[in-house]
Amino acid sequence: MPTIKDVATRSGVSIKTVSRVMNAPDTVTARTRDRVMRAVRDLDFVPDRRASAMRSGRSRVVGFLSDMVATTPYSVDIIRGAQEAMAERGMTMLLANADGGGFGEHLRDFQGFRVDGVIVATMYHRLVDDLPPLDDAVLVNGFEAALRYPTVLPDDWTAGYRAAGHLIALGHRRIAFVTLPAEVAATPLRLDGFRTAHAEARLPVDPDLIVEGVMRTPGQGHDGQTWRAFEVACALLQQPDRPDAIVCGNDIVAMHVYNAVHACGLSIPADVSLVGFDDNVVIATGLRPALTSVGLPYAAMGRRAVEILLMPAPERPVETLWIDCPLVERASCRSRAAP
Amino acid sequence: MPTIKDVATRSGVSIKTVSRVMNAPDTVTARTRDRVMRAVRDLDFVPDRRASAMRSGRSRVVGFLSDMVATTPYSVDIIRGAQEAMAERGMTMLLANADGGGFGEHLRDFQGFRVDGVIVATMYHRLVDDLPPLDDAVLVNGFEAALRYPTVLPDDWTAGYRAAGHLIALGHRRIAFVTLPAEVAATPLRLDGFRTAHAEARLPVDPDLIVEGVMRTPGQGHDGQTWRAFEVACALLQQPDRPDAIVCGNDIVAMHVYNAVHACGLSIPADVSLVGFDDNVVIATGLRPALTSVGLPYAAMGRRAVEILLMPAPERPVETLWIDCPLVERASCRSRAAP
DNA sequence: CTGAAAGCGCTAACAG
DNA sequence: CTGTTAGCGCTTTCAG
Repeated sequence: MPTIKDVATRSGVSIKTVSRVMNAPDTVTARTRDRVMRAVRDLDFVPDRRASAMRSGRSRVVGFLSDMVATTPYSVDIIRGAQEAMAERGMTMLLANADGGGFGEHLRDFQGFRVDGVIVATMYHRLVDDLPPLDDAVLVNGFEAALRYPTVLPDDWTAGYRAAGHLIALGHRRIAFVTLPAEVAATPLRLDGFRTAHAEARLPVDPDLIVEGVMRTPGQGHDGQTWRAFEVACALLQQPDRPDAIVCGNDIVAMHVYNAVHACGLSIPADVSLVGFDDNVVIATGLRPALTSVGLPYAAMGRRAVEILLMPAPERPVETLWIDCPLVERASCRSRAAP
Repeated sequence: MPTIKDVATRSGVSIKTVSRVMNAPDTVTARTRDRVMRAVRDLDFVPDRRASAMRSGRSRVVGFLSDMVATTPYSVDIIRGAQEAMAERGMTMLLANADGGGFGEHLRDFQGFRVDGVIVATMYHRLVDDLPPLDDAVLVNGFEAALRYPTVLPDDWTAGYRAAGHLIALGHRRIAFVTLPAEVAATPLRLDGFRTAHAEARLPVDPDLIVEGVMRTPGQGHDGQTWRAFEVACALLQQPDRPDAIVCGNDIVAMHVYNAVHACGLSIPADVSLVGFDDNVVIATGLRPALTSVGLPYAAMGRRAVEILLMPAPERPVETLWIDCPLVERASCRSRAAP
């Protein structure tokens, strides 16, 4: 692998001039620049970023640490979004995966590279409680109780408000909610938005219509989930005063609820309207009729995190940033005549 | 950030001794080692891997380049598998995403870090034709016509053979195949396995039963796909001599085929048995009845790629490695009495 | 606009 | 078992 020295020799200039051509081409005569660039191409010279980072004190690398979980694979879009934003800025991403907890080890690894900053992402909206103190970090989709770092979170309150509001506007009056586990931060937030939408419309919320569709089974890690959305939805649908709409904790829950609706001999949206969360395109459009869903803008969240991390410290926000979750209308809701 | 010098001063030894403690603890007296380690902890010293890499000539970093595509997010398991294998070996992953083609640019970036090797992964089994010459690379899920590098691929031939064989063993005689686009490398491979299974059982393959369920719409990038599995399956199911089983190009296709079966007033597996590919747990178990599917061992493929890349050159295989795709039985197939 | 010298933090090679 | 010296490839500082 050729070094800056080889390029200097070949183009008959000093190494500093080569360095200048690579980093600040404008400060060099066009003639010299061309000569140097030719040598660069001839030798296929790629500057050693370790050396330049070491000397200049700027790595142009950020560490991305996530708890990639097998069962929620769509949130990798956070990585994609972050990746894109970084590529645009000429930054490179170091990736580590802390599946079974234990952020610390990977964070030290990042430190070894003297990264310019760290992004810690969780694959679902949750509390993070095992983060060591960090120099420069942004959290995405996970948050600390202490809020030590800028944090990018989906606006699940508005998401829940929007899902219920949409259904209420369509004339629905008995709206059920098959939720994610209560431990998922999104759950109480969305529920609160859901309730507020009802309150504003002066509609009661029947507590019997709020049921958990997924249970966390402790001791089995993040993957330990028991899906009972099908059973729970069947029960909901078989009661005399059944709901005319169901909000589903995510698109997968919605998939189970579709099955339940069909198993009960009902149809969507004629008998029940359905709304999901995530706007997982594959599932939402794979379902029939296609599912109306409140999107989780993972890619946008990843981008935002990078933007914040790379801001000059003074103008960087310290608080939590709530990213809007847009409602994507498809065919699973229909308007009901007002009573 | 403290340097090796700070640690040396604090523990009253030379920097070389500190270096030894960090890299080859056994070559140092326990007493000295303890003293040094205490200083390391006190100062929270983390060795600069850029400096050590530069001097030692070994980066302990591998670049992972993928064409992460939004619509096929499950193959991120390749990244997880690779990530795990690397963590076990104390290696760090540099991640780049070449969404719209253009591997070159990212590969140069990797070179800048003097990575020990590069893994190029594609999100579906396909030909890769725009790879610049690389020093040390392993391909996963994508392959070159020239086969310049070791390549890890899913054994789609056996996968197709297995899907058909399973159905044939259950007594099915008219088996349809709703395939992925013909451009996806898996398609012809699986089809060939499918045909061989039929030939071995001395069963004819009705060409009318082989239909494409997804079309590539050129000019729209990797995402430009038109799903017509529903329509195509309906047509299949409505013909007089309808198939008694359907092999689906992947679990998403299967999702659409489920819809078609129901739309035609038929039921699974009473009227038709179904098999998918991918063994995407969320979809396969979200479907009702749960889908029998031939797994794509993405995580294992990622692991293998790392293992091969990190092998000492002499013993490293150069050819293509076909990873086995196990059939995961669920409830979507039933045995049919032999005629 | 260009060059020479110094040094970033670490390890290889060689002494002691 | 431990220390000294040199130098990895680059950028900074300071001269010219």
